[in-house]
Amino acid sequence: MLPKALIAASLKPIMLSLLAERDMYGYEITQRVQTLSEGKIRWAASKLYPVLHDLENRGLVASFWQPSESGPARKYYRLTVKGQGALEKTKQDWLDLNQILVKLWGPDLSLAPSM
Amino acid sequence: MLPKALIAASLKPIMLSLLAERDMYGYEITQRVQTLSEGKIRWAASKLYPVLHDLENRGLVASFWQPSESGPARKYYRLTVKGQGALEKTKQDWLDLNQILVKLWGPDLSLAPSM
DNA sequence: GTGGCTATATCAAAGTCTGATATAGTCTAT
DNA sequence: ATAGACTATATCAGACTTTGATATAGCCAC
Repeated sequence: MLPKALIAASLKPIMLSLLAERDMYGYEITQRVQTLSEGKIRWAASKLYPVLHDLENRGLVASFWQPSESGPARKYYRLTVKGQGALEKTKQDWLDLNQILVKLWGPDLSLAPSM
Repeated sequence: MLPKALIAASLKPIMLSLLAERDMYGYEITQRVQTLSEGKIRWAASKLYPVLHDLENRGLVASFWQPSESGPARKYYRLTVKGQGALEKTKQDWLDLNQILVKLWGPDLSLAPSM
């Protein structure tokens, strides 16, 4: 597991990025982020839903219910145009911070995918 | 200014990195991080000192007073061997998170220094 | 009809953060 | 001599944020 502060900092960037790929429902998001991070990040429901509701209140995502073939109904979230803008802003903030860390750690900390 | 969550996440990594370069006193650290980040990060005294004291309590830094030629005495902080270990751990956490973001954003977000 | 999984949601208690404030030494200008 | 600006460390109460526990409920297998 990553430290709390890193998980908090990456919450919105990752959530917006996942929704940029496709519409997803809450529970699906928690599973996906766990797989994607190889268990390094886990989002409990009590962390996820307040953020989703906040994003919705701010117009960055829209939601709609959809029945499931196997289980309770699902509430899907879709990134709005405004949300796409917020994602770009978020990416830029992350790059700004990485530039600061590069000054301290050098460029060896490549963001290129590992082999 | 970077968002609060990113500033919080980078606080300890940056602080340990600065102290790895050389011994510094609190006020100097606040000035240095502001310059280094081109104003994107500002640490108020009320943010800085609780963290420094916590790092000291956990044995990651040691402190000693030194008179100043021009002003009040300064309390210098020095990274301990244990603190160097913590810095390495912190760097690795950051890289782990960057790897996750690379999966979402692609490798174009190079960490190489800008021209 | 119990247990496990899926699925959304809330809340109170715990934990964290930070603007305001206190203290104090040096320097410059008046 | 003293007011204002800057340097320097430090604390704290009130504000803010986080999260484990809990509630509700549908589906499936035994």
